[in-house]
Amino acid sequence: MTNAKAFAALADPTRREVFERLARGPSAVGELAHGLPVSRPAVSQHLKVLKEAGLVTDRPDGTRRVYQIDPKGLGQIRAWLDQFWDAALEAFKAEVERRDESEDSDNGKEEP
Amino acid sequence: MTNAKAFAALADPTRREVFERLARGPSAVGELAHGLPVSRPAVSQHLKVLKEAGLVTDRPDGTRRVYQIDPKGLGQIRAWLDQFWDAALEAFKAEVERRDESEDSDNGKEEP
DNA sequence: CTCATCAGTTAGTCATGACTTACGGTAAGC
DNA sequence: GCTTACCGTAAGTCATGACTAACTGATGAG
Repeated sequence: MTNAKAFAALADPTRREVFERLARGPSAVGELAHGLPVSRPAVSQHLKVLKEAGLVTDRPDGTRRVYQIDPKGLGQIRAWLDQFWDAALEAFKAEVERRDESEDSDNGKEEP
Repeated sequence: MTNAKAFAALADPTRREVFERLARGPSAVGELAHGLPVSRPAVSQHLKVLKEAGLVTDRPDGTRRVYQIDPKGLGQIRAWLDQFWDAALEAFKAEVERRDESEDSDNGKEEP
């Protein structure tokens, strides 16, 4: 699936940090590298991964290159999560009820 | 923060597969391993990671151990994404408008 | 044209983690 | 009691990827 790249991209702490900074506004590579504990080429490589995951877009500006968040990749992850959200809540509720029944036969009563 | 473990956990394809299967209903370790291209201990290790990430819970059932989805970790990721969702859409809209203005001033001609 | 600045790419190193095999531990059945 | 089934853990191997240093490429100013 396409969300594989997005999850793999956001799994790295440095990449999440870059992503969070871009969420506060568009920025160039040098700006991002300044303030991060890694070199500029490292940031450039991270941005490449984020771009291929559909999480950011880039636009040339003279010799600089401005990056910003792309809602596309973000939306894919949200859709994937929402797919399980309802099922997860339902299963969890069923489990709680099952435990209540188990304690019912095991103990005797639960609180009103 | 805490969502770091959840993202790292869902970054692995095998772990996502396990998670998706658990979304279709609770299951034991052996059941999950049967049908996956990895060994049973591998599934056990994956479940440990998912559990530490707050994505699944386990409950003993005789000699078996039944796992199911825990909404907690899922909710953390959703909250983290929603934090950037509005900002991302707004920034993206602003960028589109900026490009429109730029193309407006320069006629719409492209290179051959 | 020349120089300086900004960014992407390559080569190479090093740590992390995904996997298998082998082992130990516990609950149910004979 | 012994045996079987199921699961977690330890040790060890191997691939992936995050990083730096050095190089190449493109744009702007003088």
